[in-house]
Amino acid sequence: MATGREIAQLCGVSVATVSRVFNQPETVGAETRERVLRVAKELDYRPNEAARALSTKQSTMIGLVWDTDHRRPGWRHPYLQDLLIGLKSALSAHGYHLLMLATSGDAREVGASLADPVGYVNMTRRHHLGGLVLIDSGSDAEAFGTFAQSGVPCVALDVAVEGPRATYVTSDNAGGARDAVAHLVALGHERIAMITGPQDNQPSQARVSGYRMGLRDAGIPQRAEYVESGDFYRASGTAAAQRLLALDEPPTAIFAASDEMAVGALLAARAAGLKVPDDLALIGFDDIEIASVVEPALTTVSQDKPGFGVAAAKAIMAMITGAGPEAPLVLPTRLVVRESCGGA
Amino acid sequence: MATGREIAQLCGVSVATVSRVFNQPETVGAETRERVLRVAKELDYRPNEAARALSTKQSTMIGLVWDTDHRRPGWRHPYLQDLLIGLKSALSAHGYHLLMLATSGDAREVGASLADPVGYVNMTRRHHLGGLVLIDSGSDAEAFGTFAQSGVPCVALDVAVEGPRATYVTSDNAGGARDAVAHLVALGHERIAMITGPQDNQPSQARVSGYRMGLRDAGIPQRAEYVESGDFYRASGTAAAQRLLALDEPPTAIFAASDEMAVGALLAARAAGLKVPDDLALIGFDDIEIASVVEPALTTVSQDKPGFGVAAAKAIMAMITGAGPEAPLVLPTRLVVRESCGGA
DNA sequence: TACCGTGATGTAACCGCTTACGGTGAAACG
DNA sequence: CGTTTCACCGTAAGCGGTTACATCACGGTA
Repeated sequence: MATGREIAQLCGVSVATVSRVFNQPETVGAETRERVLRVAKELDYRPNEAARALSTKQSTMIGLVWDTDHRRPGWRHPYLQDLLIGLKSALSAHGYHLLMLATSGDAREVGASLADPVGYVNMTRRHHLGGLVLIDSGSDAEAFGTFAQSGVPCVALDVAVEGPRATYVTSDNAGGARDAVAHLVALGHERIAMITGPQDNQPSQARVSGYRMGLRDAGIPQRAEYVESGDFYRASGTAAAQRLLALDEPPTAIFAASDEMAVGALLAARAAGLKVPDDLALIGFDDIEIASVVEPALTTVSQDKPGFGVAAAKAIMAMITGAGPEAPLVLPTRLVVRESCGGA
Repeated sequence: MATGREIAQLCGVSVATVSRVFNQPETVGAETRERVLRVAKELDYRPNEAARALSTKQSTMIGLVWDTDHRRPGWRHPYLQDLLIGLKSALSAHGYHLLMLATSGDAREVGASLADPVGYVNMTRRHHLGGLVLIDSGSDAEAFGTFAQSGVPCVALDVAVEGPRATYVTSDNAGGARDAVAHLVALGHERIAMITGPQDNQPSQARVSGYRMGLRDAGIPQRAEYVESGDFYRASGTAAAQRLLALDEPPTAIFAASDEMAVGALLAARAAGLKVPDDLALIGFDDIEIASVVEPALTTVSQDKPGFGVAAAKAIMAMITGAGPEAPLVLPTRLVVRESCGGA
């Protein structure tokens, strides 16, 4: 590995000049600049990031905090891949890398999931990270609060946080849910039930309130027995649907807070001998891959998956370059009409 | 941020001693060691990783090379999330982090996918990465070769590479395919067709040879017209299945090299008015989530998804700690029998 | 001609940690 | 009692950059 010093010697200049060529080119004479650049290329020079970080007290990395929630072992983020794609590409444009933080070595105790937010914050300092991106793994609101308050720039996904240099990005969950209900209403439904996600999950809460708004918009009275709670998993969707279908006056349409649960509900309906969408309309949320494969294909509320990553990257970069915390970003959702509600 | 120097002063020792307390504890007197440790804790001391890396010429990060293939824009890795979970946890156990490398800033030209393997290698040197993990994004065999030859420790996933310090991990694709065929044979099928993945994709190639082995095992003659090629996408599965079903003597069973294509084939069968599994048996590969949701649920060859990550981490760590390249790792597969082949 | 501002470059301190090497004192040895 | 051994610890030289400050040459100005 060629070092700046070597280049300096070959060019007959000082290391300071070499450094300036790369960081403040305009302060260097055109001729020497070219010379340095040429030699650097010949030697395939690459600045040592560790040295640079040590000196400048900042790196070109931002940390990714993503733990699988030990309380929901089987849980998978519905669109992690797309999110990462967006995040990575947006970050790359600024020359930044994504560091997937390991929980501090000694935190591999039982249920270490986000057990030690402080550990991550320390990692941030140790590595001079520019900031943190927090991926929601179900219900980490409390833990995320610690991050947000720590003072390091951070942006959370799908969890509302606030702090001196923190913000978050989320979908317009309420709006999406409202649209879903409106769609159902437009198709003539009045007995519309909902299967919620975990109580402490913010997107789920927003979807519930969107559901209520939708009913209110249509002047449909709300019924407590039409709101069943699930946990985003498929099985809970099945169970909730069974309870709903067993009501004296069962709903004619069900809006599930996740596609997984909608699929679960679909199974329940099928088991109950009901035809979807004829006997029961079904609508989900997320637009995961499965949604387009089940029979009938699921009408659902689609989120801008790579958009999450891109928005997060932008927010982080903005904070790094000095700006204060941005206002929370709310991504638009889009209703994808397929077959599970009929009315094509 | 407290520094080693501060601790040294407070303890009345030299910085060297402080450093030794953390790196070679046994060379420090018990009493001073305790003292240093105590003060370090009080000050919430965290060693500066940049300084450490600069000095030792090695970091505790390993790079992740994962590009979305521009030739297959919609392509998604079938189980990236599980893979990352395994990778991250296994790496964490060694105190290592995963750095998702951005393509070198200027490589965001059109089709920058893995366009510049050298760029990644340079990143490796700039950051003193311990090694690289290469995730196959469809067919990067050539590019991966460059990495493997570069001398940095690297382990590829699902792509065979060889180099001074390179190895790879993959599933027993041939074995899994063979099992799938055997399963079909056991159910009485003789006219067994296959839908392959891309020609240049190694796992696909192995699955094809496994398919052939399976037929040979059963003494069933191979028919060229029974091998249709796809690209792992669903649509190609549909198309291939249509061609197969249009044959004078159509197959009674189809083995697809991916679940996506199997689902595609399922759609084709459905469109053709064929009942699965009664009129046509279907079997896939990967065991992605969709497999268990389609109707009928897909019998498929399951891979040890987190196992990939764990194996990769182990291989990397082994190479970092001096050992030469490990022998390629082949993970066992498991046939998951569901409904698409009947014979429950 | 003396003076000054300015652009280009060099000097050197510093970032925080690791480690080869050397020094010290006490215990062990002859 | 002199000498060796060894455990323990300090000294100081890096690692490879960045950057405040000093220097110097030069053209413009009074």
